[in-house]
Amino acid sequence: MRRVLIAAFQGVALLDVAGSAEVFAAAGHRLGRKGYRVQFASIGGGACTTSATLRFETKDLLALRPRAGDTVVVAGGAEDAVLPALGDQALLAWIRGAAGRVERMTSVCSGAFLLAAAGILDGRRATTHWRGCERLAKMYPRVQVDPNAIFVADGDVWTSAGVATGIDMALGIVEADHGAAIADSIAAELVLYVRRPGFQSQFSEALVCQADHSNPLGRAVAWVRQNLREASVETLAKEAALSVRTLHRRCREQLGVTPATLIERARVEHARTLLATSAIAAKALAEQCGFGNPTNMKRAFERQLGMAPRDYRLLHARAA
DNA sequence: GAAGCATCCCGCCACG
DNA sequence: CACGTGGCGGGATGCT
Repeated sequence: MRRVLIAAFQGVALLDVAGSAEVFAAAGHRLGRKGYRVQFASIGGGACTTSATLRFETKDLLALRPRAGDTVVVAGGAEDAVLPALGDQALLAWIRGAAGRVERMTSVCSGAFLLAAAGILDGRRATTHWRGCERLAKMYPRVQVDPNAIFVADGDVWTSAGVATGIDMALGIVEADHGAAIADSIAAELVLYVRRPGFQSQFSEALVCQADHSNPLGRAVAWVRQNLREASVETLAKEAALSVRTLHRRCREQLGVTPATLIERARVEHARTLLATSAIAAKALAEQCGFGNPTNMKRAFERQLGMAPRDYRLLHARAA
């Protein structure tokens, strides 16, 4: 039986801990002896109070010897909770020591900062909450931050984006250990809407955040969403009052995508909403989302979601 | 599916 | 000299 050690601290985000724990626990029930045993731990042990005020018991992390078959999940939380944890040398030392021994090290949300501080993300691809990606990249330049992924697996180190994506990552781990069929059945057991692959983007969240009107790029993003038909790299540059070259740079820095991708994602984003909530025909829908024609829309969907608009609608349309 | 055309991307470099 | 900017070129990608 594999062991899952969930490392927490005071003020940890409840869902960071609960989401992955629930998946591994469900897999444990399903698989029996070959499954997982979940243990919660923190420095010093005892009661841990979460962001949502729920308290839970933890073992003393320092008393737990990391072993070959273990998966360590380092949870995250809001800044005021993570900062003290970042300064906790005992915690960082434990993480560092565990990294060489266990089967895999993982983080949820801002837990990635703890992995990075312990040095185990150096030279690896990783992700964290969209709000923290830029900061993670600045604080730890040796980490290759992917601001778009929901979760990233680089060798035996897995990192996941936001709170709820810990669930997606845990399902990905179960899949790696036991196959897709088991992972799918657990997703069904937990009544998850869809099981999302790691490469699916946290882009819409980033878009919403960047629509901050004090930021020139934010205004441009807002403009794209209002003018899907006219949007192109050139018109966007004009709108943002930037040269094409600089627009390109700003987009990469602040959103992690190129301008053309930004526009395409905004189009797919809007199309998804329409597909799921309306019966508008493909031709008209493609037109009003700025794809021009259904063929281009299909191509964009295949690129971003790995499925055709038609399939997306079948999967997501609700009987109103 | 192929071919020609348009757009985009990004290293490079001159400029302020 | 360091730094941000933006034009250029041509290879890559996407569209018709």
